[in-house]
Amino acid sequence: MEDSTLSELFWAVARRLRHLSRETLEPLTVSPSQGRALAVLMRHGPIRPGALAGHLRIAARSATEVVDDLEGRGLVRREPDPADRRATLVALTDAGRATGERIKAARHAETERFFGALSAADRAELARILRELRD
Amino acid sequence: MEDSTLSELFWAVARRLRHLSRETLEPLTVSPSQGRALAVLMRHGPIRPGALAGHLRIAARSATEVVDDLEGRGLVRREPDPADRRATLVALTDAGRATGERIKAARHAETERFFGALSAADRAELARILRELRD
DNA sequence: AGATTTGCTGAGGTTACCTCAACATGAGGG
DNA sequence: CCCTCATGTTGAGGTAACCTCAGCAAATCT
Repeated sequence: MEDSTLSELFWAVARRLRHLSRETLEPLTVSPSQGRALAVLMRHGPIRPGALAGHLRIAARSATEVVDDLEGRGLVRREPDPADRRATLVALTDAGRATGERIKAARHAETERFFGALSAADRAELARILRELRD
Repeated sequence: MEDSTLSELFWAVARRLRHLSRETLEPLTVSPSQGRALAVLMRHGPIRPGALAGHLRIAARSATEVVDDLEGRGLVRREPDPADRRATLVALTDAGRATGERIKAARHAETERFFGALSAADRAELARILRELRD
C-alpha cells in the first residue's frame, strides 16, 4: 500500500490526472485524440497530415483518420497545398479554433485544479525533477 | 523547448516511462493488460474473474477476455469455486507464476533504470510529492 | 524520359476496452 | 418450499485509436 515503488506511484497519479482530463474534455464532445490534434493545429497552423502525424507520434495513415473525424465535425478543413499538388493542408475552421481555445482553457483550469494542491515550492520542485526525467 | 505546463511535463515523462515499460515487457511476450492481470494474481492468489475486474478497474466481461488469453498461453487455470457453483476461480499455473516473477523483476529493474537518473534526495522528494497528488 | 521517392488514403487487421442479454446458481420472503 | 430477485460468468456484437500494406498521383533524381 504505502510502500509502493516510484513507478507505481507515478502511474497512480497519472490515472487520476487522466480521469480528470477526460472529465474536463467530455463536455466539449471531442475525443482525447481529436483534442491532441486540435492542440497541434493551434500551435502550428495549417499543416499536412503527415506532419500532424509526426507531431502526434502516430502513423501517417492514422492522421488521415483523425482529420476525417475533425472534418466531419466541421472543426478543420482540407485545402490543397499550393507548394505540392500531392499534398493537402489541414487548417482549423472558425469553429475548430473556438473549440481549440476552449480546450486550452479547460486544460489550464484542470492543471490548476490538480496541481493546485501543492505548494508553490513543491510545484517548482516537481517541474524541475520531471524535466530531468524527460531529458 | 518552451517551458511547458506541469501537465504537459507530466505526460511527456509518462510517455517515456510507458515506452520503456513496453520494451521491458516485450521479451516476455505478454501484453500490458495481461501483465497487469498477472500482477494482481501474484498479489491476491486465486480470485474470481469479477474480483480481478475490480482490481483492474475494467468491466467484468473484459476480465473474462484477459483470462481467456492467459489461459490460452497456459499462464492461468480456471477452476470451480468450491464456495459458489456459479463462480470460477482463476489461479496461476507454475508457468504463470514464473512469468509473473520475471515481470516483477523486469519492472523493478526498469524503475531503477528510469528513476536512477535522479539523486536519492530527488527521488525522495518526488515520492513525497506524488503521494500528495495521489491522495 | 524513366525510375524512384513522397504524400495521401482505401482496405482490412489488432488491442483493449465496452454494453446487453442469456443462463445458471444462490439467497431471502411469504 | 417455492418464487422472485440478485449475482457470476460468458456469447454476441460494438467502439476508439491505433496499425500495415497496397495503390495512385505528383515530385524528384539519374
